[in-house]
Formats: sequence, structure tokens, C-alpha cells
Amino acid sequence: MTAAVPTLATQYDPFATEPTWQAFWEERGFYVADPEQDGETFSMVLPPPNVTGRLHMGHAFAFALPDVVTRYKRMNGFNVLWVPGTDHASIGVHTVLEKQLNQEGKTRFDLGREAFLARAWAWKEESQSTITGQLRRLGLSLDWSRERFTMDEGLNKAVIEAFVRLYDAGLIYRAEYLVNWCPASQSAVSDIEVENKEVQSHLWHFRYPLAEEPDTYLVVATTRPETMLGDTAVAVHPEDDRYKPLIGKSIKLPIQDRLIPIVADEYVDPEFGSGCVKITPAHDPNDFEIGKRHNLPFINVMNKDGSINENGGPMQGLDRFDARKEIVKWFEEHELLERIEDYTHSVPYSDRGGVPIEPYLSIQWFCDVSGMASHCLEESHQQNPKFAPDRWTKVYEGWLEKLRPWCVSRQLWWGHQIPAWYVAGNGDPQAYVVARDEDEAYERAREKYGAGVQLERESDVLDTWFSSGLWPFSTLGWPEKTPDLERYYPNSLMSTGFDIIFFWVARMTMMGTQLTSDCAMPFADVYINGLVRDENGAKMSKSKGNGIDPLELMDRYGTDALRFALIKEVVGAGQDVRLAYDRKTGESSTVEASRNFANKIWNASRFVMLNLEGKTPAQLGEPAVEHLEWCDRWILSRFHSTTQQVTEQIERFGMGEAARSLYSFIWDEFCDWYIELVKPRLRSEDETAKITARQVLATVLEGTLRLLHPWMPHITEEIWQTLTQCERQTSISVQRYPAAEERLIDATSEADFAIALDIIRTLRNLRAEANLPPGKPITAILQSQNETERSVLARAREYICDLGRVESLTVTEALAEEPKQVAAGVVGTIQVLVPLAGLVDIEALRAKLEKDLGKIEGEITGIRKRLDNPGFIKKAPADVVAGNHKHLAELEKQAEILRDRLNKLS
RNA sequence: GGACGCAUAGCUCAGUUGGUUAGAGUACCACGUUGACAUCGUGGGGGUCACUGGUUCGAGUCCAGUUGCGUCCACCA
Repeated sequence: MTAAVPTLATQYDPFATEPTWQAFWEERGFYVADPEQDGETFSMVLPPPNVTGRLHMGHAFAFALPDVVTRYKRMNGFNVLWVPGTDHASIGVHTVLEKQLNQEGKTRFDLGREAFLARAWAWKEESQSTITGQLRRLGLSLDWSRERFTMDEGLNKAVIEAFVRLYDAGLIYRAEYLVNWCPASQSAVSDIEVENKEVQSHLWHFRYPLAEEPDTYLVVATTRPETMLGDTAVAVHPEDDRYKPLIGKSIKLPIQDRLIPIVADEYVDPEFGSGCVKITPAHDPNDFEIGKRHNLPFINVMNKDGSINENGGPMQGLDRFDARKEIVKWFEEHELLERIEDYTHSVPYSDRGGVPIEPYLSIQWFCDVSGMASHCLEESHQQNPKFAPDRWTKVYEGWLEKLRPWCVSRQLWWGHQIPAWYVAGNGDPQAYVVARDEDEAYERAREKYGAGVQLERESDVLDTWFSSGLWPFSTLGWPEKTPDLERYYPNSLMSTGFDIIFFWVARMTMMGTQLTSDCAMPFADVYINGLVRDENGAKMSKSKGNGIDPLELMDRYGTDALRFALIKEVVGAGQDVRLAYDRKTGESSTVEASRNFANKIWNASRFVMLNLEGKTPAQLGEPAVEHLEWCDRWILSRFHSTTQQVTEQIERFGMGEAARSLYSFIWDEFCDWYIELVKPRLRSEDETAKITARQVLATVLEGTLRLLHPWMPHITEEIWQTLTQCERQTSISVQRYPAAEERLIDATSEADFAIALDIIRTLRNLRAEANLPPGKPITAILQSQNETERSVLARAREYICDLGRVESLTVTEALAEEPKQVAAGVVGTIQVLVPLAGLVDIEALRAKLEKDLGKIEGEITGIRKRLDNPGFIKKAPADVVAGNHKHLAELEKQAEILRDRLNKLS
């Protein structure tokens, strides 16, 4: 909107303006970084959303916060880069596609790898464009020219390079291990992809007969009866007198008729249950350890889909849960079922697959992270990286301390295929080479296995977090030494959620310090945002179905309103926020309040522009100091105080506090007071006064828009473009951020001004209490024996008359004559009197005075008590004691005035 | 089982290093549409600061414990 005489509609319409500016910013490349440009570097990478669908409220929140920082830094002259992108989400997409296939009655194996991957890419295209559209809709100042995808060509190259380098450093190996197996996706998953759920189930107590004395048995308990098929021992505590004599003897395992030993192990808690534990080394992590300690056989009784395999004897072919029923039935029928106990315990579920995971013995690829982790731990003790809020450091370090080898292989198709080749026809699982491509693989293989070797590529793909771990540098061109990498790496800040400190932050710090040339941390600071809770304070989740769609709220209230609402609720750096929401109507009072705020800004700007006679702030110029009125100096002082606060707050990641400072400055001070105070001058005949008023309005509004821009980028751009009439030649987002000018901040004057405003409030209050119509002019008498107060009143005379609708104002040291019937109030030691003509409700006036007096007397009692306390006088700081004395004197004066008034009422 | 966060007005939340009898938004009540804005203005009512104890001249604020809510981690069959 750039008409010659700027005008604005009476209501702000975010839906027309927001997309316009989003397109403008991108087309004009305001956020495209140039590594050759000057300026201190500020770089970030966006945590890449998964291409599994669409963005949720957590994204809107987690991205709006760093956008404030990014825009703030950019306006402060930093050379800013913020890289956008998306994540291929290996198992996530895989699960989505398998569900689709399932509905078609097919499996991925029916389709084949190639066709499956074609589907995956098609899905990715669709989801990615949805997501990037939503990121644009949030108004994030991302550099879209550098958009990346974790499986694009460059990143694939980085992933291969990283894997090969880690392998060459001896940190990648293949081993048989008990992994978390997801029977739904038929793949290994990492520890953190497992979610423990409380489940009401049973504890089945089985009788295991001794081999030598079939009538004697030990009782073992289990929550997973089907695993008994793979039992290879029963363990008891070595000091348990009940069982000591049995150690070394054998059990005849029911159903399987296998002889298994009774072993002694410290792990067994003699107090729990019978004190005997069945040991299934191939299907339980603890049993796995015991199995290794006692050299027990590892019998895998399950197939990859969770059904019982050929080692399961008569149960072969049954699904694990059907087998469970059959086995319990078998024990019951053979009178070997001791009892069934109700039992609530937690069961590990596959995050993505949604089914209980199975500890499963298989050969997998592992990354030895112990060295990287301990290095990161040392760095962390030096606050590298530095977490905000710092309590997350403990969480991060706690994770690094107990890290186990990272299982990086997944038996999936969608993802980065592991760059390893097996020697064809060789049964040895360790006969393989790792290489960057097939040529290099053959080169390496020939060296190791001879000239005629034939190779087959590993079909497993890598854990998604392997590529995510490289994100801060892979997006900048690593392993090439690109100008971007040189300039923007390490990143300045990583802004993300606490839920992926383990998944992601730790992987990035480990991979970054291991792989990049100077072993630097990938980022200096980590800002951890809280989570958006639903209207009841619960975490939003798919399974609970309590999510709130950010798009719906943006459709209803606009992007700026949603952004501002979310950020305004944040306390400190990274407290959770709760979003008010009515599920029936789709309304959110929180976001609505911010929408109203946007409209307020809009209308205030509209008022200002209607009074500038088509001139821009630059054309009007700065106001001349000698022409400034008191209220002009006051609003300028408040503007610079606010600027100072906002700057300090944002530097500490206090985006919420800063938002609230801005809110109250704009609404309460600029709109409610300053605009009202300046109106008479705009209508006056005094040209100098009029011009000064315009200049101040224009200056403060223009500065305020820049100050607010990082929070509400669209509306500030819209108004600023109109205000400055810059014809889209530039953008507010690349203007200088306001700097606080301390010489314009005057705390004393602000305090005096507050007295004047209090007088106006008191007059309004008296008017309302006395039932005088708001429009009716009144007479007012302000009496004070204090000279300073009288001088404040003198300076504020016009403001008081104007906003208090006072047609006759008397400021006096002593009352000359007593008006008969008056409404009375007190500000400081100023007596505020409004004579009332005609009939008045004496009792109502008395009640009000008595109420005021009662409150003041209560306060007086409190202060007296304090001042009478010798301990207080002796120990409290002198200025506090003096302050109390001063306040007491003022209160007593007020009480005296009110008592006097009450006496005169009758 | 361990860790972290939270508890202040009907609701959502502020309350800076302890210092005058606790603030805002929203909801509610009354009044008001004179040229920025009814997505508004003015005024008003509304709180035993979860509970118990402690430190202190003084506690919403610091300490300990209790209860409730939220979140994360771990997990004994």
C-alpha cells in the first residue's frame, strides 16, 4: 500500500497482507546470505522438520522464537544466515508408507525396493512442499536459496564421507547384539525411538521341574511367557540359602524338554518373587548380560515379524502373542501354572511402529561413540556449547555419561544406504569393505580379498539421526571447503526443543567435533525452547489427539497474532507455554488478544498517518528539542527506556519479556496516553506545536515499528512501507534496529509525569463514582502544600484539563473557601476536589471516603508497627528506614485530608 | 525408582538481587459510540500468593519437608 496520501482501512486484514510480504521478502532476497559481506557472523540451521506430513504447534513455536533472534541480529548489522531444510525421517516415512500399503493389502516386499523408494520420493515431494509452504507462511526469515534435504545429493555425499571416515578411524563395526526390534517395521530401532508405556498385564508364575527330581520345582515369574521357549538357565542369588544346594543342578524346561542349568548371579534380587529368574539371553537385555557371564547358549526363538521360529518347537509359526496364550494354556493343563498375578509394568513400544518392541539378537552396524562422548563431556564442562536455560546442560551431560554403542543400521529401504560391500558367497559376516563408492569398494576389496572378488552392497540404511547429526556442517557444503563453511561454521546458535537434546543435539556435538577439521563444536549456544501445552496443560501428542493446528489459528487470527501470542507467553528462556483454546468454536483467547493488539497498532498508525498530511517521518524530520513539550519528552523517554529493556531482554533470550514490554509501551503508553495528549495540538492553530507533534508521532511510530518487527514481521512491514512511502525499494527487516539513547531517558521526569496521569485517573474515578456523565465538563480544585507537587500540576495543567474534561481548574496551596458538596480523592499529598452542583448522594460519598481512609489507615498501622520494631530500625538499611518514614508521613497527610473531608461532609 | 519444571484473581500468567497491604491480560459489572480503533474507551469488583515448618527486623520472593500437576530418564523377572 503505497498511495501518495497514505490511508489504511479501519481494520487490519492480515490475510491479504501477510502472503504479499512473504513473497516480497523471498523474491527480493533480503534473507539470502553473502559470505563476502561485512558484519559479524550470525548463523543458524533450522531443525529440519520431518517430511511425514505437516507442521504442528510445536514447530510454529520453536521456529518463531529463533526468527525473533535472527531478525534482531540482522537489523543490528550482523551477517546472518539461517538455513532451511527438511529431514527424510527414515522410519517415520517408512511407517506411513507401510500403512498405506497395508490398506491396499500389500507389503513392501510385494512392491520391491525400487518401487517402494519411488513411492517414498513421491511422498517426500508432497510433504516437503506442504512443509516449506508452512514455513514460509510463518514468516520466517530463512535463506531459501540454501534450502537442503537430508537425502539430497550433497548431503548423501556428506553422509557417505562421514561413515567412511568413522569406519577408517575404527569407530564403525558390525556385531551381534541384542537390539530393540520393531516387528511392525521389521527393523532395529535405537533406544531413544522406544517409548515406555504403563500397561496393565499379568505376572505369570511357572513351575520349572528339577531334572533329577521331577516332582520338585522352582517357581519363576515372567511378564512374557513366550520367551520361555528360549530359556537357557534359571538364576538364583549366590547367597540365597533356599537355593544354594541347587546351584549347578539342572531344570528340565517344560515344552522344550531341554536341560538347562541353575546358575548363581548377583543380579537376582532374592526378595523379589520366588527369588528365581528364568534366563532368556536372546530375548532380554539383562539375561543377555547374564548369558555372557555364564557362557549360556543364545537361542533366538523369533522371526523378524515377531512370530515364533523353528526353535520354538510346537509353537513354531504362532505370533508372539498367540504363543503367549498357548504357552499359558499348556502350563495350566500340565499343572505347572503356579498362579497369575495382576501386574502393572512398563512395556517398551516402538515409537513409530506402535507395537511392543522385542529385544532381538541380530547382526547390526554400530558406532563406538565413547571417545566422542567423553570429549563432548569435557567440552561441556567448559560450557561448550552453552545451554539456555542452563539446566539443560545437566540433561545433556547425563546422556553423554551413560551412552552405549549407537546402533546405526536400520533394515529399511528409505534412507542413506550404508556404504559397505560384502564379499559375495562368503558366509563370514565380517567379510566386507567400507568405501565411498563401488570403484573404491572393489579397490579396497581386491587388496584384502584378492583380484577375483565379487561384491554385494549392504542393503541396510542408516539411522536418520546419523545424517541429522551432520546437519550444521553438511548443509554448508562439508566435506568441501566451501566459502559458506568457512564463513558460517561453526554456527552461532542452535535453537531447538528439549525433547531432541538426546536424539539430535548430542549427535551433532559428537559428529561435529569428530569430523570437522578443527574439531570445533558445531554451535556456541544452544537455546532450548519449552513445549506448547494444550488448554489443559498437557503435552500435545498425536496419540492423545489433543493437538491444536497452527494453521487454523493463523487462518482465524493471522500469523503475526499467533507468533506474538506464543512468544508473549514465554517466561525467561524456555518455559513451557499453555495455549487457551476452545475446541468447540476453534477460538483461542490468547491469540485473539494478540490479534486485537495488531489491530490496535494498525489503528494507532492509521491515526498518526491521517495527521501527517502525507509526509513521511524523514520528510518531517526530527523534532527540534526546544519545541518539545513535556509529554513529547515523556514519550521519547519511554520509547528509549523500552528500547533499552527490549534489547537487554532479547540478549538473554527473554523474548517473552521483551514482547510484554513492547505490548505495554505501545498500548498503555503510546496509544492510551500519548496519542490522547497530543490530539489538541494537532487541531490547534499553532503551526510550530502542530509540526512538533507530528514529528514526535512520526518518529516514535517509525521507531516502534522497527522495535516490534522481529515479533510481528508482517504488520510492521505493511505499516512501515506505507509510513515511509518507500515504494518497496527496501524492507523494514533490513533497517537498523533502534538503539536506546540514554540522554533522552529521564527517570525523574517520568515519575513526575506519572503523578499527572494519576491526577487524571483520580478525576475520572471521582466522576464515575459521582455518576457524572463522561462528557460533562467539571470544575476541579487541586490543593497541595508541597511546592514540587504544585509545579508538576502547573506543568500538567493542560493535560489535566483536556483528558479530565475540566473546564475550570484551580491549583492552590490552601483552600480559600470550602465548597459545600465535593467528591474528593488524594494523590500523593495532593487533595483532588470536584465540587458537585445540585443533588448528590451524601452517603455514597461518605462510603467512598471511608473506604479510601480505611485502606490508608491499614497501611499506616503496618508501617508504624514496622518502625516501632527496634530490630527493624537497627538492622534494616538506612534508605529503607528513611523510605518508610517518608511514606508514613505521606500516608498520614492523606489520612488527614480524608478525615477532614469526612468531617465536612455533614 | 531418579531428575527437572510448575503451584499467585474465575481462567492464562507477571512479580527482577527478600523491603511500603501483590500486578497485567482475559472473563465479569457499570457507563460511553465528540473523526485512529467496539478487534475500542473510562471506571469498578475480585487474591489467606498450594500446605507445614524454618531463616530474618521483614518472606509471594530464601531453606527444608508435604501435597498436587506436568515433563523427561530408568526399570526387577
